[in-house]
Amino acid sequence: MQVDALPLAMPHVAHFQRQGIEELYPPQAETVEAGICDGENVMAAIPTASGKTLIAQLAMLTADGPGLYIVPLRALATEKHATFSELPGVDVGIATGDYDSPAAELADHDIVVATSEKVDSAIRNGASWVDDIGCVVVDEVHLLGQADRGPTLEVTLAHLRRLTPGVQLVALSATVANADEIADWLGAKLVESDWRPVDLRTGVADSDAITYDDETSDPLGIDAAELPPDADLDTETTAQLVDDALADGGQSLAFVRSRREAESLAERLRGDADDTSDTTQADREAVADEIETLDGTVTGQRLADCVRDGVAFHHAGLRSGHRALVESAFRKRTLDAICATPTLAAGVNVPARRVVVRDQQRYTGSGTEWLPVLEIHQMCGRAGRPHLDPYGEAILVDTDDPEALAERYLGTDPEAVESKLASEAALRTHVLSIIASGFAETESGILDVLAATFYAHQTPVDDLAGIVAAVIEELIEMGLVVRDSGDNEPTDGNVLAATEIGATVSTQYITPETGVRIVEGLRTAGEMAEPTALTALEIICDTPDMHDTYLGNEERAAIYEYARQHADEFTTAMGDAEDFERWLEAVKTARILAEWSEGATIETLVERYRLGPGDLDSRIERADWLLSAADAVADVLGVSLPAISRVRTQL
DNA sequence: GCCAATATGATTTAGACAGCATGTC
DNA sequence: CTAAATCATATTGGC
Repeated sequence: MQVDALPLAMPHVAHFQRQGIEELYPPQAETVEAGICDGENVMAAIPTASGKTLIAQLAMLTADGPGLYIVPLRALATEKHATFSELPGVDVGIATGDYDSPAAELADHDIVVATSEKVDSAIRNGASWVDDIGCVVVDEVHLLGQADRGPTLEVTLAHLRRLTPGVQLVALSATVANADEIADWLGAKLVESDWRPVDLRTGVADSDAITYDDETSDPLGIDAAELPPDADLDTETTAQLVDDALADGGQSLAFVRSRREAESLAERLRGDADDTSDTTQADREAVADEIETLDGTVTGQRLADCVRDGVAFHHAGLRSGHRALVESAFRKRTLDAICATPTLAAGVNVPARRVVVRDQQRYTGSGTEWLPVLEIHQMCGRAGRPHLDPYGEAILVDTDDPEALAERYLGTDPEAVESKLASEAALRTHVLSIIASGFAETESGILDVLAATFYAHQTPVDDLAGIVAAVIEELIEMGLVVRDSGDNEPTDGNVLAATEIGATVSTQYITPETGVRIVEGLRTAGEMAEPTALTALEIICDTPDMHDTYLGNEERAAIYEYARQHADEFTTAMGDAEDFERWLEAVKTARILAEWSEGATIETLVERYRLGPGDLDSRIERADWLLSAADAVADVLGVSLPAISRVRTQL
């Protein structure tokens, strides 16, 4: 199927042709046959890099009304915003927590790219633009199965379909076992395909050889006797695989389990660096300089040093600026290899000739577990750059038992996507928001709303009745919801309403537990002689919405002492903390933020408290959000805590 | 008795979404 | 309750 045969405006056809797109890829053509240009709901479950973006564009450009493109990550929102903005005559907006384009009202744009939480939030707050949407594209729908964020996505989609009955839905997914079930839920035609624009060879390797799926093999020739005695065989094999690809003119991505190992593998690969052309070396120097300009942290310095030798590491402890520099340098072929934690597999588009997965297990809080097949496949899917590489290669390393590894991950179907909505934590949040935004006011009304979710499609929605009833009782007890009859009879005729606090919790997008913690904290603070910045920070750091900060054993004593010294500034007495260890972690986070607000530099804090620069950034960002939520709650309570706004301006 | 090799024990472990306000020159 | 790799310190062993 030719691009110029599509029902697109001439400038758009010309735009795609300029990009070298004349003929659609087979899966793309299938979505057209499924009616993607005619307003039909379509779900495409196809590999990474097989042209999902064009499918989305076809839908949004031909839809009757503005398009909404939902992504799971802010970095992806930025990336898609840039891509769509290249379309001639198309005005693209972006709506994420950290950035709203001016007038992020959908009505003012042809396309808005937003994160799922941002869309959920807009719906809760009654944004009017929702009614005008002509087409919703959901990227990475398989994330429906994530325990933490999946429920938000399915509830949001359920709301969207209810509020805008005729919208066209387009779902883009990785290959999963039950794509048909998701498509069915969305009333979409399913296009499923393994087709890729670049061939992908997959295989496993031990120190002797790579064994590909097609039963061919390539020798590696690592002589264990020649290695230094402390060398790790898996690591050496990985290094060899990267070096071989490089000798063949291809870039590599290497996936390992932890941040520390990503960094040490990068250091290891630096040693193999060979000479490059002067222009490439100049580019590397330029990128390294930029990295150093961003901050003077040890992590940044180490990264810059690696980049000078043509390798980089990549993980969530890096600041987003550093990550973006690494990604773009790799895309420009300035770098030979990136050693990464699994962040990179699900993030922005960073394809490479060869992908090496050294580690396939991950610590989960209760021992190590095998990574899901889906995740390994996403890493492998990064192999092969269309038009640049003749083929892609994905190699899993295990020097002990490569056959078992091949059996587990290669030629194996990914797991099915299962709804995680039936958890109390997820339902507390969403039941409250349904009540607060007036979508339902009785238990059965709530169940009606939830009947449109993926959970209800997989399981009779009545199965939720018990949990929903329990959750309503909890919300009442928490003071976020009331029954208007006043008697607390849980009969169905009773009308439910959010309290003023409950409504604030919902619009501020904090979890009910966080809301309650803030209310308690503010009440206690109100009785204190002199609440300080630390008081405000302790409140918001001791909530589930602030992420914990690892508290090492050695630090523990110091933080304990700090907590004792500042006991009169805290809203929790040391003996009263329900979970003392967690509370101490919260104190550590609060202390870091307090020092930050007093002018400590990122360089100092990162070394003093042993956290990544990116971790500090994310905590500051969260603190800003939670303090503003606390401000709003304080307003409702009628208490004033000037310390809140004071710290906020200093973050 | 000194230093190094080795054993034992302690420490550490992926990632990252969300608010928002009102008038102003 | 279920792990595994790395790092720090203690212990042993060779000379």
